[in-house]
Amino acid sequence: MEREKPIQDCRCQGCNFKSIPASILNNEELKILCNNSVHIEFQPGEKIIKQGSFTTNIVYLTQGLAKLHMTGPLNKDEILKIAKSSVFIGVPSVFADRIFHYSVSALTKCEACFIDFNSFEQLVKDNGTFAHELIISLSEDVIGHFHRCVNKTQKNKTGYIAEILLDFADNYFESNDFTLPLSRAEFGELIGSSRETVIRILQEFINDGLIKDEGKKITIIEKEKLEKISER
DNA sequence: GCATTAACCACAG
DNA sequence: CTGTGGTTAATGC
Repeated sequence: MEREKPIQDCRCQGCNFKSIPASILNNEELKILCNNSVHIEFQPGEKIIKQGSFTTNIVYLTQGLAKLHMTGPLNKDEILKIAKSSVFIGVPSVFADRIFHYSVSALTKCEACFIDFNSFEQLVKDNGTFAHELIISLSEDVIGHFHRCVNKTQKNKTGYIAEILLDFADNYFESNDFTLPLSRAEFGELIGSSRETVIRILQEFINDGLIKDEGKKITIIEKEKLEKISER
């Protein structure tokens, strides 16, 4: 027999990182979520999800940055996206065939909730508004992937690297001054290129005075010029 | 043809 | 892990 926690003890209810879909759940529904999930921490580099593994969990990233990466034909890793909390990760894999189609690794210290799929699915079936919000966030995600796909292949490497730097500044760190959470090799995997190309292009940007780079600390100096470059 | 872009390799710190 | 230089192949003008 499952022990019911009193509503005051519901961790999900007071969660400051509640997803937009979860924010519309009522207390009873949040209790279901709470009683069927666990919340755990990950160190940088730790794998949160392994490609190919079977799953009955919906994963929700409450803290940190993580990379979604897929191993392609012969051991070449490709970063599909950098996920920033708070987001669901791997939802399509669970709904489709319960096999994770890509890995997820922590780039910074991360925290994530693992939610039992059956309970989650029940909420989706029972609460149309919740389902609607979930569809919206999944749709935005798909559109983001399509845009990335086109930009990655059509822009030249210089343009795409500029775009990524601006993306970090505007959408991930909300500052022109940030610490890259990636090694040069990972940056290469993110743009579908080699680490050498990344090094050379970043060096060009530094020489042209567009950015400053101390180790992993990036400062964007000439944002307008970088924006111009990112269009090519 | 010649220039540009970027991958691959080797090697050094 | 990061940075450099040389070489090579593809593509564009």
